[in-house]
Parts: sequence; C-alpha cells; structure tokens
Amino acid sequence: GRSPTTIRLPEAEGLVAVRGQVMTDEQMETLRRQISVYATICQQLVEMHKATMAQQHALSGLKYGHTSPLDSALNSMGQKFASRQRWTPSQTQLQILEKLFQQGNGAPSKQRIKEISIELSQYGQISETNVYNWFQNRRARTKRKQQGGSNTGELEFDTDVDSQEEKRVCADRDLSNDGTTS
Amino acid sequence: GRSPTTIRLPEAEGLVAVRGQVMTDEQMETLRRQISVYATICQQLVEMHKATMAQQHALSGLKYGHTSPLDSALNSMGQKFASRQRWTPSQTQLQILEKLFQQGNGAPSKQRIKEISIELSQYGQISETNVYNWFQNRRARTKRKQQGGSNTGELEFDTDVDSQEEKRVCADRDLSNDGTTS
DNA sequence: AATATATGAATGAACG
DNA sequence: CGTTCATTCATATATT
Repeated sequence: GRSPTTIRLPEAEGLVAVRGQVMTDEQMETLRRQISVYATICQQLVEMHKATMAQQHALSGLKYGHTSPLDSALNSMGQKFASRQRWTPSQTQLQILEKLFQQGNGAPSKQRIKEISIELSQYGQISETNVYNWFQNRRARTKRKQQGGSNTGELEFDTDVDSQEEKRVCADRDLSNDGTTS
Repeated sequence: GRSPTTIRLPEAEGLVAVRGQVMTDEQMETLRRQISVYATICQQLVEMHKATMAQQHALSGLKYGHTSPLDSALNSMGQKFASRQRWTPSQTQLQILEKLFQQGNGAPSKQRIKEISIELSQYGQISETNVYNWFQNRRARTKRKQQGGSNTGELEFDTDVDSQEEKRVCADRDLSNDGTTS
C-alpha cells in the first residue's frame, strides 16, 4: 500500500504532505517548488564540488574525470520534473488569436473565451486559461508599447513623482468595512 | 514568480498528469520518489564536499569559509530582494498566511487583520491592506480554480492538423465560469 | 554555449 | 466579492 513515508522537506516552504490522499493543483505547485529548491541546492553543491576538485587537481597534479555520477543523476532527472512547461500556441492558434484580437478588441467575456478555446483546441492543446492569459498579455503589452514608444525614455520622473504614490494611497479604503462574515 | 498548474512529469514513470484535477496515490508515490532522489543527491553531495574540504584542509593547512551552500541556495530562491514597488510576502509570511487561510477559512475581520499584520510585520514589511488583499485574492482564486476543476475537462483530441508545433503542453487552471453573470 | 528577447503565467492591487 | 489591470517572474526562443 502507499507507504506513509513522509519526506523531510525544507520547512521554508510549509508544505503539507497529505498521506494517502489526493493532491490539488495547489499542493502540486507547492511540491514542484520544493523540488525546485532541491534542484537548486544540488546544482550549487555540484558547482562547489567541481571547484574544489579543480583546486585539488591543481595542487596534486592528479586528474579526475569530469563526469560525476551525480551529474548524470541530475541530468537524468534534470528539468523533467522541476521545471514548469508552458503552453506554446501553434501557428494556427496564434493566427486566430491575433485575428480575434484585432477584430473585437475588447476583453472577451468568459463565454467567449470558452468558445475560442474550444475552437482552438482543434489546433493543439489549449485551455481557457491560456486564452485568457493570452488576451491579457496582448492587451497589456500593446498598451505598454504605445506608452513607451511615444516617450523618449522609460525612466522619466521629471514632474510628478507622486503619481506613483497616488495609487498606493487608496490603501485603507476597504478596510473600514468590518468583515463580520467570519 | 510562479506558475501553472499542471506539471509535466517524466513519462518514464508512467504518471498521467490530469488536467486541473487531483492527484492519485500513485502520482503521489512518484513524487515521493522524485523528491527522494533529490534528497539523496543532496546528502551525498554534502558528504562529498565535506570530505573533500577536510582533505584539502589537511593538505594545504588552509581554513575554508563556513559559507553554507544550503543557506545561499535557499536564500537565492526565496526572496530575491526586498526592494520592490509592490509588497512581496516573505517565505515566512506566506507560510503563516497560508496556514491561517486553511485554518479559519472565513474572511478575517478587520480586527483580525490588524493582529495578523502586526504578527507578520516581524517577518518583513507589511500593511493591513496587504493582508486584506491577500485574503481576498486567495479566496477568489481558490474559488475560481475549484470551478474550473469541477469542469470535467473536455477531451481535446488533436487528430492531426498542423501538429508540427504540437509540443507537450500542460495548461490549465480554468477560469471557466459561464458568463451568466453579466 | 552564453546572452538577449519574447512571451506565458503568477499575483498584488484596484475597480465596479 | 468577482473581475480586471499592472507588474513581475520564469521559460522558450532567437541571436551572437
């Protein structure tokens, strides 16, 4: 049966290992991060070891193989797991998305997004979230380009530096409302 | 920065990443093995490093710095740097918030928020608004995910098409909420 | 290979 | 509260 072996993970992450249960996406993500930390640690340790070996090599005049079993171990696991792969739209999908963006520019409603994603799923793996993100990014970056392009430089805080502060000031607006719902 | 939801696992393990769904025990087991490997590698590397260092130390009579690779690794991954416009919760803060969220699920009262923010201020710059927003976002996004998860995921079968671009794609976290609201 | 850029995704904050 | 915006992060791709 499922071994109840809980693995000792860095407490930094606060991961909760659910024994014998299913995991949610959320937990999955947390786990991925955990593994990511290990991956980073491993990489750094490998680097240190190599450096040390190189030193020793220089001192003793001995030669050592550059291929460590650890390297192969790391490579075998590599980024297979720890790295997150992201959706890459196919050419066809991109074309359609682009066309849609130029047509009915505004932000597509959820219903619309669902339709779009269903249509695009014919041309490759895709989810509604992908479509949603795509439009979000597209809009944001178009806007940013227009702003940035019209200006000589990005770092221009000539007159009104306080404009940044304005946004932050709206801070306590909602907090005055006592959340008695709990 | 963070990421998606569905994770690509080594196919060799036979794990099937279910889109937007929960994990099975089997998948969990695979994860345990994965982490196990990393843990083992880390231990071995630490041992090797220590041994090497000791040797080198004995040979050269030099002392070596006590800079812990583990610390630096964890730090490098964690909070990159604190100087940013918008609040970025530290690892510790996130842990606590997450724990609180899972415990007393409801929306914290204004009073509670104040307490929390005071406690969290020990672990980094934070305001009550930050806490408030965090809970708001956390709730909203959790709910959205659940809605997406309940969606039984349409089978998207890419028959042929121009599957040249077809790369292993993992995408999910639906925002599918029938646009019945607006 | 190493660096630069493009871009999908995550998230704090803001809006209605 | 649900949705949207703006910014940032991480990775895929392009370039040298």
